[in-house]
Amino acid sequence: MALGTKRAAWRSVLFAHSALIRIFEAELKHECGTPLQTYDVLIRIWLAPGQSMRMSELADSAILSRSWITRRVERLEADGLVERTPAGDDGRGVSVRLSDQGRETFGRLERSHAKSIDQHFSRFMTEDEARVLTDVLNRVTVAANGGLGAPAKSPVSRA
Amino acid sequence: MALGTKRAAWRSVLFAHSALIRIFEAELKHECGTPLQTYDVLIRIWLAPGQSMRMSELADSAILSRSWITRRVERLEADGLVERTPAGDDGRGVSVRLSDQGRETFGRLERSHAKSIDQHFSRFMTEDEARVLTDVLNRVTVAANGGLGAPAKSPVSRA
DNA sequence: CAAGATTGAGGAGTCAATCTTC
DNA sequence: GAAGATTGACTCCTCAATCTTG
Repeated sequence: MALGTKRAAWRSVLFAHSALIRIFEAELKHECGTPLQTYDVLIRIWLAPGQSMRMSELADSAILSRSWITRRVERLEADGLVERTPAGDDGRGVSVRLSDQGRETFGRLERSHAKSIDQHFSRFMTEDEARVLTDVLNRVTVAANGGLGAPAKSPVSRA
Repeated sequence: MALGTKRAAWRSVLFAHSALIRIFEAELKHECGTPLQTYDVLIRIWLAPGQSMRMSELADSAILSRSWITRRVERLEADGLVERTPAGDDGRGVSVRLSDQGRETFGRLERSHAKSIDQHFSRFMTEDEARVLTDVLNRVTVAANGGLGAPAKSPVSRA
């Protein structure tokens, strides 16, 4: 079966994503004893202005359900990596920020994960190729989400 | 924080994958009432020589656990999409192949999903760009797995 | 009553142990 | 005793309902 150049490109995204996530997960767990998900949440908070985010922002940026983020943050708080401050200007909102330990942990995770990315991803492309990947995939993502970090409430236009 | 060109490329893979999977999942469910996972398993069997696979081959190609594939195939069999023939040349093995209904269902899923890919992915790149994506990502995947469809038993070299 | 967040029930996936056949 | 496959116990995630505040 011939799938066509572009269809093949999508399959290569699928395969590369799957293979790399497995490796990154295993390496992070091996070196730091931490699942990739933890890193994923921490880096989102770390990148946020003031290193603080509302639960809903966090959920939206992770493109995952609200309830998921509640449970995950609960766990991170129990591990002492983040703090939930029940306040903000809005009495309903809950802000999450990194604790001192969380910042320190994030540093270790970041170093380990950056090394993994270099070793299993970056090595295999030129700067130009990397730019093509970024350009094309960002185009796709923007069209899909109506913006990079901000997925539409309803991901499917006609659903 | 500046992450570097290649690191940015990896993040764009992450975002595009996440956004597209969501959309493809929603569209397939909307048009055919079927989750993407079902399509994923069916296409693997459909692409296999003789449109038949061993459970373990299926698990390896999906890069997922053996127990997962057992449960999933159970469900597909209950839905009448595949048949499990307890035989083969090896008495321990179990072969899975598409039923007539499975082939018919796969046809519908394939048409719907191909349309989704065109609409949300292929449109946004030139043939040349698609080739760059495929080349780079296949390089990465081959290095990660030691081959395209055949992940190593132990995904992390030093684990 | 709309938005932010949480909770409970249920489905889906993983790990380790088991059973069967080579 | 090793490989193929399955099962059981457990964790993780999602959906829908709920609680709370604007």
